[in-house]
Amino acid sequence: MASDDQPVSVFPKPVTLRDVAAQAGVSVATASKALNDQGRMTAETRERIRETARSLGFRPNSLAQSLLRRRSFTVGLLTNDTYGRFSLPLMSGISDALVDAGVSVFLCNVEEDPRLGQLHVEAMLDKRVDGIIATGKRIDRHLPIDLANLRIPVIYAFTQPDPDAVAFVSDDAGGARLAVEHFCRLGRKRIAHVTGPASFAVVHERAQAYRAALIENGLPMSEPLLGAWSEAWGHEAVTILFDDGEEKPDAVFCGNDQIARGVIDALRERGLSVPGDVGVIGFDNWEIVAEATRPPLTSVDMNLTALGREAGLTLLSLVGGKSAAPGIRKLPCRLVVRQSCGRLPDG
Amino acid sequence: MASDDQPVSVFPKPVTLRDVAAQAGVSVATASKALNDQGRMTAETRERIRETARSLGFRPNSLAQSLLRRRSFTVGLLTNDTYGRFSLPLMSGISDALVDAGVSVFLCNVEEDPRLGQLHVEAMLDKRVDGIIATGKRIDRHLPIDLANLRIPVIYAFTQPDPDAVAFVSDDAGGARLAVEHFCRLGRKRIAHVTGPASFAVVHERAQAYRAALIENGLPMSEPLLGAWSEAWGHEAVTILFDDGEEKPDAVFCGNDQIARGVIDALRERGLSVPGDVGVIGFDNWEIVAEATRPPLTSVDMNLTALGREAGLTLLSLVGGKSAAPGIRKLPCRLVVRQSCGRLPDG
DNA sequence: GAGGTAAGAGAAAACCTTTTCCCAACCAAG
DNA sequence: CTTGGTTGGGAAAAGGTTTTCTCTTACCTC
Repeated sequence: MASDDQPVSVFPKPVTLRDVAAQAGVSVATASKALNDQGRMTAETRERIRETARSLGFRPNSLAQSLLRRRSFTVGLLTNDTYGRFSLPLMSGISDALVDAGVSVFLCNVEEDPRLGQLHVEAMLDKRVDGIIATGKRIDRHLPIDLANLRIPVIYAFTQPDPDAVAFVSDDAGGARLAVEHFCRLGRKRIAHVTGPASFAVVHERAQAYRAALIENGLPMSEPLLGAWSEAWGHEAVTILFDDGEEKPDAVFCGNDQIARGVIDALRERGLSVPGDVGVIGFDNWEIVAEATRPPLTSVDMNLTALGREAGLTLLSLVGGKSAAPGIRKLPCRLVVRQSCGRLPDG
Repeated sequence: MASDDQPVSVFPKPVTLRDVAAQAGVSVATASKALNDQGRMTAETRERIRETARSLGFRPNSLAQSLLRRRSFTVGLLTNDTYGRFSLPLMSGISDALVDAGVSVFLCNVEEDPRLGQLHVEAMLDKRVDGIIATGKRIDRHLPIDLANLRIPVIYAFTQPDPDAVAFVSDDAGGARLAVEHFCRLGRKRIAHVTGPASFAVVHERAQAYRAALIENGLPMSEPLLGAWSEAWGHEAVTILFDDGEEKPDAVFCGNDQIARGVIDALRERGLSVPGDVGVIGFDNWEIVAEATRPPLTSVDMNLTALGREAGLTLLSLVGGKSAAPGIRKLPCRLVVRQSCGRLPDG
């Protein structure tokens, strides 16, 4: 081998504005102005420069532009949701809102590790991201990093913010109400609620709304059953609900789709028909689960993609120098109707 | 309101090297050298500058560094796996491999949309990413973009590359063999295989390895059952396997965890015990499914995080100017043993 | 004390683009 | 012929950092 301490790159140097200018026989200043529709020059000069740029495949170096404009057209998405069940739909909405503005998204999973979080945040700050969106896998937990006083705009999505931050979360109470009211419209009378552990804020929020909706609709009260976010708990809850002597429910509103799946399976094993004897509604609308239950599961969708889009747009306007009122904005959920509730009495 | 056409930013200007130099009473050149352990100066000068930088909270502007070094310390991850089932573990490995080198990752979901793909790729190219990793939701499909001749290194992970690209994929044949051999060790004799549709390359690859492993171990041949990647198909396949007159299987190797779940549920409904009467192994080790089956599912894990780490490290060395032999590298799977197979005869 | 060397530090170029300011040339009017 | 205005285009600074080169001192040796 010849001198291999000087690695020969197979990748050609990108063409710069200087190359374009030289080729077109003008100065870089003129070339820049031609391409950006700035300054004054004859139409033919402008077109000649443009044509040269096109033929050379010139693309402006974003780094140089960013340095000058003090904007990197880059934002960071911080999460600790390893499986992406919540953060990916969010990411999809964010990306959707930003891609047309030419903004790319750094995704950083910080797990629960403050050191990792620090590392990622510093890397992003050094790269001069225009802003940061923080998310997580549950609303009532902070990421293991402090994002206040960061010199750049920060938006929280689907996670609890510092008191006077800008945040977007789903309206879980509204979602619960949606479920109960759907059952009401279908004529269900005894609606049970099986949900997750008491340590989750959303459990209480939804349970509260569930109770309120029962009262409003003049339905008999029934205490929510708190347990785990698992199929197993759904199973167990059915035993509790249907084994004791009281009147049996004809509808179960579940805190997530996995619980709902457990409930549906347990009901079938007891010979109860869904939706014939009992209607079931889940929460999260996690399609992979909701579509695999038999029958397919009606579920409350938190509209995370829309939430992400809102967060992205708001961050964009914040970056643009506008201000946004601090506080929590709750975005409505929607009910995705499948076959686990039956249909309206009159078509 | 005062003049609000001049938005007053609440975000202070970052401190620059120039600020540090001024404060320390030296030139920017000296300041730079002090902080980078370059050049010659008295230890006390160096320390004084460092101390100044620390106290001012100086962090070098990555954009300026990147411009100069022609490296952005940034890579792109391109995917069309909306739910992130495969791309997120991959991402996690990639990020893990790169974060210590100070490299951040742009995540771009291009769906199946060539226009979107083009948009994202151009945005990343303009931002001078050091390299790109392409992935997807199935190995035998391209992303809807051409990444050849891109002026930067490209690595494929868990997706089919252009012929002479660098790629990492899981060793699906090895994974299938792992499953069959585990059944063998447990003394299972009649091993069935229920898998996905014929349109997937991995279906054939695994089926092939399954047949070969049966022969090697002197077990009776049995044709793989091809269907869908769904629980419903798992259910249906059990009917096919156990309803006809032939000898019944005592083990089922499934093409993914959802099929396995369908199989397990169907077996239970028939009164067959898992693992007592029939052992079941899944594929993907998708924990959310594998741990919810009753009993919990033994499953083949494709080690996607490790795969991502390899891909990340290789990209890093490619970016560093080293070359990598083109071709496909297959990384081994591993078997995650839970309770759906029973235990070895002698402890 | 002369000549040489090494140390310490700064000036300037480079990376690439944008933008402000300026200059030269041309034209028309007085 | 002068004045004033317009038009086409370039020079230069800015953005923040790194690196090479150069310069000035101080020290050492003979």
